[in-house]
Amino acid sequence: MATTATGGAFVDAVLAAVRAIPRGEVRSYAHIARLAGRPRGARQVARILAAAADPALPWHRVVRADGRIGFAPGSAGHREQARRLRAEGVVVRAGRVAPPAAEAPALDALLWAPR
DNA sequence: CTCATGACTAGCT
DNA sequence: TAGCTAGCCATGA
Repeated sequence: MATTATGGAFVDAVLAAVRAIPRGEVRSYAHIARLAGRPRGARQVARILAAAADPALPWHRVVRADGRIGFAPGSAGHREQARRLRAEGVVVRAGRVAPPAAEAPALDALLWAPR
């Protein structure tokens, strides 16, 4: 137990946060890390998912901050994750999930009018 | 203890 | 828009 002392709770929080991701949605490693109480622990989140032995864990719903899949393109993990996401209705193209309203109608642009 | 690696991110060119 | 660099954090040699 004391191998990671301060990290035990973190691991538990990460797993809980990942399980809390709704089906058909995705979250970034940094986002999960923040929910777990470690804004700079994105890489540790990835490590935890890799070590997680829970088959029911929706690890495939965790992607990088820019929407791309963490696994290297062409690798088994990459294809597996893309396959699972598509099975949930998530649009995956060129190894990345559909961006949140990348192309919005002029109406939305007028309503938002940021910058 | 120091060095290298990685399912990461944000910033700069 | 795309590519590179530096920073961050835990694990293993």
